[in-house]
Amino acid sequence: MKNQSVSVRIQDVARAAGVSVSTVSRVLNGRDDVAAATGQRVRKIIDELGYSSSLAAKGMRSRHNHVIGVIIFDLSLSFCIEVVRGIDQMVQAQAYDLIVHTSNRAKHSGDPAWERKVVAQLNGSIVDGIIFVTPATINLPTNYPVVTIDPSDEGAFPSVIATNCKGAYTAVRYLIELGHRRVGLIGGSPALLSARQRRQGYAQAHYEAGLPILPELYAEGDYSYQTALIGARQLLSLPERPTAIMAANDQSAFAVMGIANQLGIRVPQDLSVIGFDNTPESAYTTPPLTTVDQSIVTMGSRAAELLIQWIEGKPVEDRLYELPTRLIVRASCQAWPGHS
Amino acid sequence: MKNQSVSVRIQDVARAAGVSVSTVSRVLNGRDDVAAATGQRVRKIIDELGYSSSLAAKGMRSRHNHVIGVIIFDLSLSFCIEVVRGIDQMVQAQAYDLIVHTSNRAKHSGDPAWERKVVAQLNGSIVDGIIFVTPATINLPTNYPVVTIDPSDEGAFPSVIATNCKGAYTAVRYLIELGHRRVGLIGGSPALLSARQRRQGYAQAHYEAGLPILPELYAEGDYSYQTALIGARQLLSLPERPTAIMAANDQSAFAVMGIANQLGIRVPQDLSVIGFDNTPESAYTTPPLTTVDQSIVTMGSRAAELLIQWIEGKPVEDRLYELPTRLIVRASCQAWPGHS
DNA sequence: TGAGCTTTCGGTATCGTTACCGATAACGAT
DNA sequence: ATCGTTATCGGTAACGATACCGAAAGCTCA
Repeated sequence: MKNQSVSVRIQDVARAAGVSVSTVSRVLNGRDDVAAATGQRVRKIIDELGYSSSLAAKGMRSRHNHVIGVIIFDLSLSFCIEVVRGIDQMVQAQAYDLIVHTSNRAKHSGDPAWERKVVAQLNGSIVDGIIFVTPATINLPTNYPVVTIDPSDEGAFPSVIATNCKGAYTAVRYLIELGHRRVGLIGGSPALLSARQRRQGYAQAHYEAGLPILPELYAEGDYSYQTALIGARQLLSLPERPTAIMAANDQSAFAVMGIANQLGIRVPQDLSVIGFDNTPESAYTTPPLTTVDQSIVTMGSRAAELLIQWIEGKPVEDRLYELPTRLIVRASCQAWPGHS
Repeated sequence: MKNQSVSVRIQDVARAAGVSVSTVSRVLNGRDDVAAATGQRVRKIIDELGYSSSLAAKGMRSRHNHVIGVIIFDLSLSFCIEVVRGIDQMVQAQAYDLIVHTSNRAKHSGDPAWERKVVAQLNGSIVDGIIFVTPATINLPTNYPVVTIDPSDEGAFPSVIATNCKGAYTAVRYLIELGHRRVGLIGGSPALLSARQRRQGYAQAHYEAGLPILPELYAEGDYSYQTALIGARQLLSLPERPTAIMAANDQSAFAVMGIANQLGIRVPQDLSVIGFDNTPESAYTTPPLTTVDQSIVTMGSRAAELLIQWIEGKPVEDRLYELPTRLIVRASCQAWPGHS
């Protein structure tokens, strides 16, 4: 009664099968130096006992668990969720397992080395590589397999990002071509490269069309619905309100449509709204949202693909891997008949 | 150059601080038998090196990591995401860390012992307890801290679930009181207790009102948008179509509204739609969705709370922990003027 | 028949950490 | 001055798995 561990250990399997732990280990890892009959017997016991080797012990010794880790800071952003979904797809396809780690925000707040600590916690022992989905400057030794998504800066790691500038540019040009001259922008947090790029695209379209950029038409957000509500109310309460609003992401666009609805402003007749992301919901709002597709899921898959490549020894360049964006025209924008 | 481990080990900290690994371990775990000066010195080194102890090694020895695990099968269901969000909240509040594990579906398919295997992988060594968010019969030794959410059956574990039957009953009675006599149902997978309970509530409301239950008004779904599209099209293409549809979850209700829109059926004038979940999006569809609130986030928090209780030695009963539901009346339902 | 090779397996060291035991020094009390 | 007590630390053995080495048995071939 000394050993009342709830889980079965390799030792128990070995005893039950009448072989050594080494042999069980060999069976587990599919080595070919096991007699067929022995292998079968061991496998049968494994199934009967519902045994599976402990990730921790296995990883500590072998440093290869076929598991990749995802560090995520904010589970409430649907962007993050979609990314994880994409990662999951690739991971499943490549027969890896996935571990998503939400680190204690309070515990790490203000710690400049938190990324290194998180990596140390999971490194080698549990996961073979890590994808960061978090708006933070990553500060790490560069020789450990790490890929970032939608980073805060162009850094020393492979990063997956969309062609944000171009996407926003296309969207705003589309609005301008529809005749809009007062185009509002609800931006994302400037801490994120993607938000800065999208604002740049907005500016570039204005610049090319010879239109001024009006500071009162900009509201800073953070890609969240809540914050965008505030920005939307602000822009739509302006004495001379914008005829179109480009939201930095779909979530923000939904907020704009919600506020417009509240204020009795009709979309698209009185206000054109354009989003960014092409989240699944965007097709089913009323009216369906015109938006810039950046296939977030693909970003996740791509990141996972790069990481697995790296893990398996193939070289991966430290640079921005850009994924294309494209304008999805639905029904939330309309030509502006005014002084065009 | 023999030891080119990327991460710092406790040994490195010990050497740098001029103490033994035991002492560093004591500092790490906040023991009081360390001199103040030594503690400070060690802590400084730890910060400088960005050291954090490996979850795997630590857990293997001490069997208490302050980490809880969540096993999730399908990341594409927003229900699951919301649950995880709730778990995360509680976990953060109690200063635990969270690990979400998506196990390889292909690898486990058809394995009757997969839950035991997953637990074995994570058990003790990495996490202190596990929350299952997966529609599966859980088959486990009962002495390991496990809580399930929205289980397939009332089993031998603490499980968190909503008052589904009552919620669905209330919703359908509301429709009947509005004058509807042909109420369609897009159900969830019968493998889930919640889906069976909701269908039961639907039946009960009909029974109490003396209305027959028409088999052609039932379409089986699985809580997913995609599948619900099929069911919705089926119900709305009926020669004598329902005047109201109760969807087993919001996601399915969105599908109904989408199809109705496609077919030129106006909601709520021509068709009342009611959902279940009260997901954030449901308030912002057009029209805003009338639905049954089951505060999924709270379900997650409650599950985490129970699990942590269990882990910390307080007793937790093996039973269904029911969370209340309530009808949220918005604008997707209307009185049916017909032969009432 | 024996040398040499292959197949199959067991024993031992080890991964990074904590638990446990015991050693040392400092200090107060008698 | 001696002893007991306390504060502080180091050494060693695990945790559960895999890597590596080498042993035993079976086979081939001269």
